[in-house]
Amino acid sequence: MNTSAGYPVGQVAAFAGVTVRTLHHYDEIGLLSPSARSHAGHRRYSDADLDRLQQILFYRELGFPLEQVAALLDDPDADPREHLRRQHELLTARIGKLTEMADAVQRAMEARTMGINLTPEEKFEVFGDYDPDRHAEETRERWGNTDAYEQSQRRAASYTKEDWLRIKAEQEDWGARLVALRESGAPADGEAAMDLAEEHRRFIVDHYYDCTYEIHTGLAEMYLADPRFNAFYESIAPGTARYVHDAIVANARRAGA
Amino acid sequence: MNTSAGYPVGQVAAFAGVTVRTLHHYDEIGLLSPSARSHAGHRRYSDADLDRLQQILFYRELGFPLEQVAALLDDPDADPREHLRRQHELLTARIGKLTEMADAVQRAMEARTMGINLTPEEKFEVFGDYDPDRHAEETRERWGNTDAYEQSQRRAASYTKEDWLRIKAEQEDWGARLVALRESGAPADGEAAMDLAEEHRRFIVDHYYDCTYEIHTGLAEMYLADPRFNAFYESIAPGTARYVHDAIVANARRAGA
DNA sequence: CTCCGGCCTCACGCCACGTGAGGTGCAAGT
DNA sequence: ACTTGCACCTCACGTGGCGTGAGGCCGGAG
Repeated sequence: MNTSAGYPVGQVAAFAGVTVRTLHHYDEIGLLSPSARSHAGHRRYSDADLDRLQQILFYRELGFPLEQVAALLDDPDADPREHLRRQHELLTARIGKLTEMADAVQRAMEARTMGINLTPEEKFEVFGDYDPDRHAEETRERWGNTDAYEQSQRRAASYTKEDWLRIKAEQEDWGARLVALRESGAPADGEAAMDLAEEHRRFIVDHYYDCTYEIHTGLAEMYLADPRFNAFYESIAPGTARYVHDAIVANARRAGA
Repeated sequence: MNTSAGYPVGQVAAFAGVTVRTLHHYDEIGLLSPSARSHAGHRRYSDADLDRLQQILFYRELGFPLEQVAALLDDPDADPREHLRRQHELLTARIGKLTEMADAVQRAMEARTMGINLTPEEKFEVFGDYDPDRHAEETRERWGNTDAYEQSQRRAASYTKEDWLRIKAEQEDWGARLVALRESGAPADGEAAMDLAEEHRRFIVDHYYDCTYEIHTGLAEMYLADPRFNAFYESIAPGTARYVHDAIVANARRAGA
């Protein structure tokens, strides 16, 4: 009765979202050899083969070279739960990294809006793929005392454009109104301050990216925590960073409720 | 004074966390040609070059082929905010995909703990890289009526191992105690039910992965929403899925407060 | 009986680099 | 003055993970 045992290669490819060639390749290198062949020499994949393929594609997606994938899957003292556990860890780690990158992009965007120049190291903070301590120390040690390094350390990055200046003007106008409001004695969680915070958010949305209230409060935290941004606001007038922070938080709360 | 203009290739490589060869390659293919050369023919990268490199690595990290990266970066009517906006979108999209994968792994782990067999399509739900509708329909249309497909549709996946059976026994013991508790009339948010929920969580932690309270409540939701898991619990006794859900939620609340 | 769709096996091509091999320029130590 | 050493240079071939035909086999439908 059960004349057909196992799935043919095309079907497996369709299931897994890969090409037939890929399956051939995995067979060639011995990573996934179908457990049987039909009379005509056609590959027949069993359910167990499909499971293995699923694992393979998973590790591949996370950037493992196929050779290592084979080593992982053929490890005799690694049972299914070992793999699931590891996969879960890898995924959360990966998500964490991407979230960090997203945060770094946020900071980069903010740096641009405010005209803060980043040092070369800061520019690549996004990619935390090297050991941070060792790298930072070593780099400073190796390059920290050369002329090129010292002299270009805080050089202007020359983002000079046309509408860039227009945006900056807008930004400064907002800053001026902020200072005026604060000097008038208006509270940070008052109507006017919240409106100004909302205007700030809209400003970002219009010119840069889709800044949600959640992201906006994240930025507010950064204005307090990150020395660069903190210094920027404090340079306007002492206490401004805190004031802006509170206004943004209040505004987000208003929008959320 | 300023005799040294620009960073040498080794320094740039160290900053960016790439090899010198990579920078040479980008120069060869015209993706990133340093804006100057020293007297001795050495590459000198300007700050603007570093910015471009940062962008390149960003898009590369997200899987773009270098040719497309060049196209994106050289696009004349794409200003900085365009890129930042796009990068932000790409990142959040990617994070979303990974989160989905993590969820799918959760389900796979749960399926294993309960001995539910997945159909071939279900096994690859993790990788949402094909158009779901078109794919699902088309696959069924093309393969749905072949013998191989029908007959192996719900075949046992033969996970038969030794300690796998032991775990299953543990699991069944837990199930029995759950049913007994519920029949005794104990409330789902009572002490005993919560203890049983906690035991369930510990069980997962010990045998599978680090299941936090947050994840655990996520699983509880799934027990209600996903037909497969729902059916599993309901097959024990009607209302069990809900009972388990409530117990887990109550337990998480207890732990959280 | 032919046609067609899916399968097969070579075998070469491609991208994004890795990895030497062999040579240059400069600065520091002997 | 001379070697040592380091960072840089330019070929140029190798590698991983497939893509992309070329040419042929096989079983069912028209």
